[in-house]
Amino acid sequence: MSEKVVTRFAPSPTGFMHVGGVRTALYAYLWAKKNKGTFILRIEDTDKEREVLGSVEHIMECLDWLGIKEDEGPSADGPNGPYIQSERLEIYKKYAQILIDKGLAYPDPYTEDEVNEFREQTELAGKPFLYREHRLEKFEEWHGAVPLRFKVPEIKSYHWHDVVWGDLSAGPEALDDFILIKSDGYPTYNFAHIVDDIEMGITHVMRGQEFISSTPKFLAIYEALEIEPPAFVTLPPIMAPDGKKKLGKRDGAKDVLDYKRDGYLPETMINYLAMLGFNPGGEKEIFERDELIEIFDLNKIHRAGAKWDDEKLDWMNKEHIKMLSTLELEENIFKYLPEDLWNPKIVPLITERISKFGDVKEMFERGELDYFYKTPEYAKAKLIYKDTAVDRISQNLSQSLDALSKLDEKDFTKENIKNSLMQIADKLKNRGELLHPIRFALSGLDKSPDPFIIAEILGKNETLARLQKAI
RNA sequence: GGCCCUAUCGUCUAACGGUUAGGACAUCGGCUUUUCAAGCCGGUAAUCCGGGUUCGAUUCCCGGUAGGGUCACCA
Repeated sequence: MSEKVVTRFAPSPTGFMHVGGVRTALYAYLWAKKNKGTFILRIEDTDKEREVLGSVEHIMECLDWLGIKEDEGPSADGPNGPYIQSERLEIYKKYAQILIDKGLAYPDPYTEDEVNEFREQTELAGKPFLYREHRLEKFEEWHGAVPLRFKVPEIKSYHWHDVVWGDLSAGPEALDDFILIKSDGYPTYNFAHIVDDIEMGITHVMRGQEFISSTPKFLAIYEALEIEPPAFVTLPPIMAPDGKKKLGKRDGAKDVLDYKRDGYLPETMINYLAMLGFNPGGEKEIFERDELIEIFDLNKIHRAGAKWDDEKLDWMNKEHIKMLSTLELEENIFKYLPEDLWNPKIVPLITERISKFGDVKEMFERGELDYFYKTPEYAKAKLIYKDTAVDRISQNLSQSLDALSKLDEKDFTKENIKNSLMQIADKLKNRGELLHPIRFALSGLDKSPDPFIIAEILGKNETLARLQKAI
């Protein structure tokens, strides 16, 4: 195949995007980029009833967040525009006319109710319904107020090749006279996407396996138009984590932007999504964008569906967080914190205990970060130390206070603090009798990061003040 | 129900007919340590069932079972 690769992502604006849609976009994007081809975004808004206002903006925001950048689309003009189907109606009419002229398209003589009646009757008889069995001998001329149907030129089986699934076939019963243009003047998906794919020079069509059974329809249209179909690349479904259903909006599939709000990195989403339905072989599984483009291979796309796993996503996000620079960490973490806590020194402490940046907000809301900017209350002290000798503990704290006050302001580092406190602690039979109270004095918490680091972050004055107060 | 498709640890997966069936997540245990988190080391755990083909099947073929998809003036 020497022609230039052109792929497209063609969502319909019927609500928010979920991970399944994004993965389709990603695969089309990766394949185009790998081949230095073109990735087109096309909006398929031919169903005016299901259309949801704002969906297009939402789709573009998702793709933008993930860095899946289209070469051509509604907001990136190119030679193949317009990129919104409702603005291409004349083009569909032109193709429809070609079919009419060939005698392969005709106006539906029945009302919707009549067709439904046919359908009910045949189903009642236990037979599969085929519209073409009710087709009239002679066609009226089409004036546009009724649906335009495709006339199946030849009742036959279809055999075709799918890049992922291999050789596929379907019997004659899979093909029927289907609607090309609806009575409202908009084309159906079955017709519009083919016209667009032809006009835009699409070479590879990525889409979910729900379209496999309608492939004979597509092939029949290509045949009727005497045009070679593109390569079909059918993607496996993403399954819901519980149960075995395809992950859809009804099964709790989240809005992709929820992952953004929760503080997942776009790099993680791309990495995870790429590996859900594709595997390059080998044992590496953390990949950056450029690496994904490099390794992506249509022959290694899976056929069976894979379940969505939030835990693995969290793990992968941690791995990507580890790859961030100090500056990037600060940006991401401070976004979720009040200005009082914009202290670069607490960043490493937070980083090692989150899997996504939204966790920072929760830590803050649970009060786990209060001690960095508020003097703790020691109300719980009696609860914690009720069985231990309170006198001995305050004695130990006093000793610590003395030792630390001897440290110079500029030497007030975690190493020095540790050294001087450990000298005291080692003399006790139980280090915990000093170290735990210190932690508590500084943080007001039972569980916290290393108290020496906390002391360094608080600084000498605050540290001493808190020890004093605790005593 | 008809048609199409899929099947390896709980989960994601690797193994172009010959491997002690490998890795990752999760889980369990240990180490480290002042607690938590992190980190390091290790353990448990899989070829859906039944027939073939073959010297030899996770791998190829057939059947069963289970699961998915689809049968619209939706995409």
